[in-house]
Amino acid sequence: MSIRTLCLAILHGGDATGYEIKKLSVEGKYRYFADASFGSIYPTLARLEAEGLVTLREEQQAGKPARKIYSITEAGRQALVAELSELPAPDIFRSAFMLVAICAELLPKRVVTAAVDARLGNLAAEIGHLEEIAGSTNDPATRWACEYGISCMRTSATFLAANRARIEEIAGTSRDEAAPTPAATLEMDR
Amino acid sequence: MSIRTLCLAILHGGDATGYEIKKLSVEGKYRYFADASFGSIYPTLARLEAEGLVTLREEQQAGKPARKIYSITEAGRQALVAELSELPAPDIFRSAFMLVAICAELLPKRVVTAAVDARLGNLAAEIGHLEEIAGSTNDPATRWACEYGISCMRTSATFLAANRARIEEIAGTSRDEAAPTPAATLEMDR
DNA sequence: TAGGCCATGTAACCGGTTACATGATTAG
DNA sequence: CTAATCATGTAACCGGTTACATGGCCTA
Repeated sequence: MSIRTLCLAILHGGDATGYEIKKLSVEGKYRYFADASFGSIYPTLARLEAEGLVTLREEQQAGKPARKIYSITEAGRQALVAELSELPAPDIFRSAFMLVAICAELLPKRVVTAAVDARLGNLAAEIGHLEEIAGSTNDPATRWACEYGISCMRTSATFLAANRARIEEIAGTSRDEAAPTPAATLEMDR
Repeated sequence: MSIRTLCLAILHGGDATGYEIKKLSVEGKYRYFADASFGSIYPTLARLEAEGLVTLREEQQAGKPARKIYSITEAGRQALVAELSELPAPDIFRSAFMLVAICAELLPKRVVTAAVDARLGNLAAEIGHLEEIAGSTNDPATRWACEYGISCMRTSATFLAANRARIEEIAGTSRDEAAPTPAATLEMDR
């Protein structure tokens, strides 16, 4: 999912400045598509404007740079529809946690425990976040997407809570801790 | 998750050539971490070897380039543990499908239907794949990870099957296909 | 008074992909 | 006869991040 499509989709949801687009893509309901930085958003917006897919109006502000408020044009909406109409690329799930799990046998138990706790915390935060969005929107499509996400994450958290002992046990069984390998030996190279 | 860590993790699971590492990271149980191409794997392996984190032995073959079989060293294992011991970065979920769902109101029904079908197909394939891995491994950590994934994907597929009508309906209600798109309703809740 | 929020933008860098180059063997 | 599989590697490219530059206002 390119920053380009992301910007068009957000702008379809309503006018916004580059600054606001970044917030929405990092914190808001659009964060499941690509997280954008200023360094990618501002140039993209400029290009989109040059192509006539968005327009902007400026709002002067004392002291700060003028707010550039972007709106999607009809051509922009068409471009968005065209991009969304292609069969969506398969979803991507990248999990550092899963790698820890698969390599559990190699790790001390406390590392696995910390990873499980962190993941459980992330899931809880994410669920709370989605519930908040779902509760404050009128858009049925957004609510549908939130419910979908909540359903998946609840299952994930439930599985983790119910099965964490098993993976922690696998970590526990490795020759670890007790061995005289105190962190020092780890950082010798480089 | 860098290619570097991925290579180390795969090599911890057993010796492999660059070619095999690629297959494992695209098709095998390691595909949830990063998908690597030859252009990234071969240079990474060379660097790892220069740093002493892996060793290689060559196997001559008639006609083909010699197989370079890499093995992780004790230093490599330590580097891997060090990297895994840092609190894992939060999981990443990027869904083109979800963007289609959120923008459903903009799209003709058949596009949403096709997207749902494709996703359901992907989920079924993925579940089948994980079941196969789970059934053919002796490693309890791998089995645990597979069960986790299967549990999550089953929920996902179940939700989709049960709720697809709702999102397809939202698409259906839009002025679709040939209609000369009137100015969109200026509804912007976020 | 330090730090975070608002608000824009540029430039250097980098990790990774794509396309290329080579070529024998096997399956359809 | 074609396409895929095996098997290595390089070079150009590119999308995106990080760090930088600027600066006023508000809160702890």
